[in-house]
Amino acid sequence: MPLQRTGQDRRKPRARASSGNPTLTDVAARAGVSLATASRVLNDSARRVGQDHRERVLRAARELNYRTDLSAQAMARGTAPVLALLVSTIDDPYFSAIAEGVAASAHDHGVIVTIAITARDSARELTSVRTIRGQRPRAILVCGSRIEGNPHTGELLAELRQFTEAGGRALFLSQPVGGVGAVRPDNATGARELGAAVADRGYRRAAVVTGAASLATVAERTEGLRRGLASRGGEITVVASDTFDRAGGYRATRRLVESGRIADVDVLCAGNDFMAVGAMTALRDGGIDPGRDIAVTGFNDIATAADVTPQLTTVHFPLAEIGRRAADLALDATAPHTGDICVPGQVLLRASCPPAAGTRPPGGAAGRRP
Amino acid sequence: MPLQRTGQDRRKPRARASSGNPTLTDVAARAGVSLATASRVLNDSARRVGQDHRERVLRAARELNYRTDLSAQAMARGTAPVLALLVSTIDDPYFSAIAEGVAASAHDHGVIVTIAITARDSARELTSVRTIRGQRPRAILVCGSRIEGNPHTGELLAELRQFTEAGGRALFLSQPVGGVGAVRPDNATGARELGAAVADRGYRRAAVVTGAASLATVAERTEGLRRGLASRGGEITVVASDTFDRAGGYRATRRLVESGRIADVDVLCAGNDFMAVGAMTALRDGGIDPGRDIAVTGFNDIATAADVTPQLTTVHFPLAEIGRRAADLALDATAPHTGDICVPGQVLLRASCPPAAGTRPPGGAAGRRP
DNA sequence: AGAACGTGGGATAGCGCTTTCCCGTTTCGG
DNA sequence: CCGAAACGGGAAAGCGCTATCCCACGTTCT
Repeated sequence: MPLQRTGQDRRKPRARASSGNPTLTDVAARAGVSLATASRVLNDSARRVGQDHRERVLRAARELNYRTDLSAQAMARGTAPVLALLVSTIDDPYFSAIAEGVAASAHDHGVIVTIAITARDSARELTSVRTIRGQRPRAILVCGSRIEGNPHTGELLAELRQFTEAGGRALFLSQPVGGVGAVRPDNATGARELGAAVADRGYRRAAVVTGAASLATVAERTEGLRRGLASRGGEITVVASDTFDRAGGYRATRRLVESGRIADVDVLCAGNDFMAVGAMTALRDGGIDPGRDIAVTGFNDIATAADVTPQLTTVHFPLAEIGRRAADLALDATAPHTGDICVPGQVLLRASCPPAAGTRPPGGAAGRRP
Repeated sequence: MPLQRTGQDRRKPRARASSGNPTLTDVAARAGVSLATASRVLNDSARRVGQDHRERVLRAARELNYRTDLSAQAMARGTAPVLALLVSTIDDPYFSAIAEGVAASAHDHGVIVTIAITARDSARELTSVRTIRGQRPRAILVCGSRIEGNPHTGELLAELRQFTEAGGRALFLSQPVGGVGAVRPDNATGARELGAAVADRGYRRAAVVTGAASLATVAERTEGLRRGLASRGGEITVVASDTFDRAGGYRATRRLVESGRIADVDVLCAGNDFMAVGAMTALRDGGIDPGRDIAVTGFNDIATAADVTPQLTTVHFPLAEIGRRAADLALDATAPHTGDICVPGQVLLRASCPPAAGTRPPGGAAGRRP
């Protein structure tokens, strides 16, 4: 009968090329206390620890320059001090302002921020959520306009749902879908108010230069403008562009100018400030002076809006505030938020939309910085 | 004698309010294979696995919608698929452009990005690095001008050094300090070239409106401008402002105008584009027409630079590219980079700096978008 | 034919931490 | 005074993975 090992035999300890970071065990050893005590001190747990021991642990940790391994902590605790933020791109003042607010809140909550760029690609948005979920974050914030008829929406929702069922918090910083909850700029109302304000300045026929109608944000703003102008007897013509950016604004406006249809409108309402800036350039290239020959409006109030000439009339949203609020909501201990919080914007009438010729100037300049 | 438990007794399994996520054990069980096999399949390890087993594992994982717990994986592997980026603020096109590049590279490397905002506060920068280090990331990228005489620099370097000794990669996206290595815009050369270009357009007396001289970036740009102008017989006057932003540019310029010293210069070189925009506003407020009465230049080529009137002359840097390169370098397996890579910029002469009166126009417009 | 391999699979030590148990001391109330 | 409760400390069981061993089978050499 062959010699049978007992199964309780000793293995050679793994030769892990140890990362070289001091561990809690090192700290405990140096302080001459147990692992448990060291842990309790460093996490100021509910369990009280004697003064001597406390100080020795603290000193040992300082001397070793100990840093808790967050992964290990996450494993033991079952949750990581992480908040994940998904944005279309970070290189856009709209998203970076939101990100700034999110980061501020996370910092206050002692939570780390993980950021994922989705590049306005819903497939990538989905894979990002999947990867991120592996981090077992406390919350996932998804930022970026929802898209109507998006084939990945179902899977995204499933992913988010499974996440929340496992105890995480998910929130959209855009149109809410499938009961997930949202905090977002109130595009509809903002646009309506802008439309009304434009009409009050004497404009009646607006060209709405914007992105693809499948973008929920575009749809909301367009409809808002329509209603706002309609409330004063005005009307809109929609000019959709392929992209929702500066170049898109330029191209669409260019077409409008070249086709001569520009003569039919007295105000050009762009889908966002970038498009407005592009539109103004296209107008000038067509020999039309924005702010004089035609009024122009944007949306969002990016920093540039106040720096271009003429200063751009737009709708301001407290984006950082929105980001902060969303993060606060996601990180706070109370019941998960599943409602739809629409944060109001503020119409900023500036030089690009002066009182129309033949209209009594209502007086009052606005928006000059600093 | 009281009944003595043996010490080998059975404990009640911890009643962890389990996070509810399916684990690899669940997958293995459902597939009817061992944990080891499941792991091998899901990580396509070197060890081959039979076709049957492979498929069953894959199917089980799919059915359970299994997501690897990255913390657990990080623990077992000893390293987390994470890259950390520290920026002063994300709500600034300079940093967000860099962040965009970093994120792109990280995505290509299958690595998650963690972002920390330091709010231009070196104390917070330090604590951020300390926290981040707990994540055991593969690399830490520190972005934001170094500050001369900063009291926290020593500790920051110590932290970074310990990190690299433990196998991590650290890189500055600014001036390198203490042998840490850097990838950054070549401010010095860019500024020198800008100074020379300005001089070539016929300007000789420049006011350099910029931030605190203790900011290394400010010092580099100022010195570059000085040398560039000096090479053509020009000279500079430094006007330092408290802040390195739009408002700082406005205030400093305002003082210059009110004191009358503005009459002594023919070009105003701002420390960055924001300051330049603020400066232009201050000039106008003082009845001086930027681009006509005086030339103005900026630095960085933020999007706004091409949208203001007159279009701003500036130095363009491929910021996203810089971010991407830094991340690539930090994530690539080869030897750690400890050198100082200076990425060149490109002078963009635009309308804010036309050929000076009495100078032969060298011809050629530039920088019109799109 | 027997030994030496090659293969694919399973069992199982950790990874660094938290937290539950358990136990010896004190401190009290009755 | 004595039993009960409070207190502070330590041992150790996991958390969900990875990777190392070990083993049971074929295969392929001599």
